[in-house]
Amino acid sequence: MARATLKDVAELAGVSAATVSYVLSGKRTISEETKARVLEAIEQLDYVPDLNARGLSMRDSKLIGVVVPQTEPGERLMFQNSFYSEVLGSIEYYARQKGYHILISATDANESYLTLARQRNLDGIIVIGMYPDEFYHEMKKTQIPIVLIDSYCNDHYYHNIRIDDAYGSYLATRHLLEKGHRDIAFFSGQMKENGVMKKRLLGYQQALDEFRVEFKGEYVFEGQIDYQSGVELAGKLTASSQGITAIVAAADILAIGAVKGLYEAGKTVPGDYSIVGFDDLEISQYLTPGLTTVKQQISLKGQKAVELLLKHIESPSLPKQEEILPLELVERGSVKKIN
Amino acid sequence: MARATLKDVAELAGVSAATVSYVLSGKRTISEETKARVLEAIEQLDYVPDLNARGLSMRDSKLIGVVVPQTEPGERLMFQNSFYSEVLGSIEYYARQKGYHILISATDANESYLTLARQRNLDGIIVIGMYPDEFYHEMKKTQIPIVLIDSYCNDHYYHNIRIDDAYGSYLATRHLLEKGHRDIAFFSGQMKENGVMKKRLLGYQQALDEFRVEFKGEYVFEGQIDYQSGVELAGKLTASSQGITAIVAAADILAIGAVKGLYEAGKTVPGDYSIVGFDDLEISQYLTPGLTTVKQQISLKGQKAVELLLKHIESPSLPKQEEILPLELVERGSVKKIN
DNA sequence: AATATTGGTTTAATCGCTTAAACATCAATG
DNA sequence: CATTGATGTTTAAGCGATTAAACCAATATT
Repeated sequence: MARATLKDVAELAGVSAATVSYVLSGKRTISEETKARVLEAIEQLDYVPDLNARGLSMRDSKLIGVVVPQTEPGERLMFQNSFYSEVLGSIEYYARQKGYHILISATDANESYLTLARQRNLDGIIVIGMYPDEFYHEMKKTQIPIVLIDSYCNDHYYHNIRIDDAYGSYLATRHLLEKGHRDIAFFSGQMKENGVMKKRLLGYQQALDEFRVEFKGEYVFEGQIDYQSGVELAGKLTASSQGITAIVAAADILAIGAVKGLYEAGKTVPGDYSIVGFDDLEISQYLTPGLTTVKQQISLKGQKAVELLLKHIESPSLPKQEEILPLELVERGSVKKIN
Repeated sequence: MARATLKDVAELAGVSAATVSYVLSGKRTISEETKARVLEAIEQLDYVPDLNARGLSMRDSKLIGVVVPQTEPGERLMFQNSFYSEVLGSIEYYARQKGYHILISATDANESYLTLARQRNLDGIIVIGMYPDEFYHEMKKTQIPIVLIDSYCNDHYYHNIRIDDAYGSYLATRHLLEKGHRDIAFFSGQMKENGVMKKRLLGYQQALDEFRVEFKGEYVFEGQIDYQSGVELAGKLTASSQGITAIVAAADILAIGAVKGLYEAGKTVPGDYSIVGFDDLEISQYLTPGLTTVKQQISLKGQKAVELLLKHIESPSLPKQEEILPLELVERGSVKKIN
């Protein structure tokens, strides 16, 4: 026995298919009597409307696409990074509340995601992370409402949900300065023009400025945003030994690697080096000592993105919005006060 | 200018819609000449077929549902657990290679996932984790091909992808025994009938048996599978101080919490206690010391699940399959040899 | 009394695609 | 030379919904 269709329900209730549809959508007045009969039939047949068919006729899909970066072609590192998972979870949750489902795709080839968007008639897309310019160009063509998370793309076609990255590392750096540190290294991922890392460096510099501490180029260590890179940068730092007493890491995962690297070089945290991270990954609280870090409300990002996207879907003329979410410093055990 | 449809292509190429469809599907022979003209038109209009419409008529969806457990209603913890993210990533990847997209839903109310499955005409479902009996009963009704990952549900309707949990903890325990430990505690999550935790306890007992070490009920510490629980169980253990020298944790996250708990009680790993985990989370290698643990190939689980599911979709008469994936012990720094 | 309005329901077209069946051509067959 | 067979293409009927427009009673209006 195959799934019941609208027609089956109509037959059983002794009405036309249209009537059933109207009962379900409430777009026309239906007598209480027939309404009851239809609902009864729906119940009996355990009828569930086919969203595909509905979409075909309504020209929508109740489907939201989510694009996450694919670090390496063939690899799916982003899924291992709890940051992405947490945003995803949040998006899924809030979208579902509103009757939307999410279609995740981690594609490196932009083209392929574009195709997906059209094949599936996506009602909207949430793009997490930063991509090459070309990507934004292509995506724009789809005419699908799009919300960017954590992107500094300033094309006014897109809505934006971000944090103030510069302010975040400003907070981290200021915290160390207040604890008496003056020789503070900055660990970062690859600096791209207009990228997140660059912004975070900026905040670091601003804090130094404020405390009238000279910015030194050799205090900046650039690597990748991963654990191994943190280990390596820490190795470089201890080797160069310039009297540095603290580190601002532009990402928790870098900080975590750095702790290990320092440990390998016989140094301890916060004994020899104080360190502040950025992101507040779930792991960070589990370390010993706990990592002092800049916390962002990751799941709030997902929630806001969904809200904004749905608002746009409902009123397509919505002007570009940009929402900057709050940050806060979480003190744990990785920072020590010095004289 | 809206998206081009089959009809548009047909018009431009001067043929009927059916012809275009046949060119695309290759289900009828079409002369090279018209084929060329159609392809040219497709190119020009940048035509992409609408999968919804296609699905409506073909009675499929090229959509695979993935069910992940929702720890608490309203919470979405599973997404924060890197185990799930890694499996998800892998499923998405392999499904996409075969032209399928994945629809993730983390619902606690089984009913709601069932509805989703029917609304969207899912071609198949992959269920990760263990659920109440009732859930499997309901799911079966959908008649949709289903592959279970990490479930001991033995209803022969379902395919299964698992590891040998008992063997895993056997490996962990044997390793400690070989290193000279005889008083080994077992930290576990909640033991449910026929659940994963119970199986892991079994392996622990088997290893003890093999080494003719008496099993002691008071060496078993039961809690939840989360960090906090690990901390607490470690607290209990140190308080009871029964000469225990090692711990087998039935999950890495428990082990990680335990390390913290021991540290808080003034004990070190592996100095005072040796510890072996289970899962090999990404975090586990980043700890200091690294966690010795039982590694499973998480992404292989996703891959196998997709392969099996698609095989079933293609030949619906496929008898129930069960695949047990390999495990291996990864030695890091959390175990010390004793006399 | 004739007409307009309203509430409730059905008819039929449509969304974009697939596919069985019908239909042309043209070459090969008996 | 009529017939059969390939080959290539079109016609038209779905798939499961929505919805504008038509329809029918019954009631309200003038």
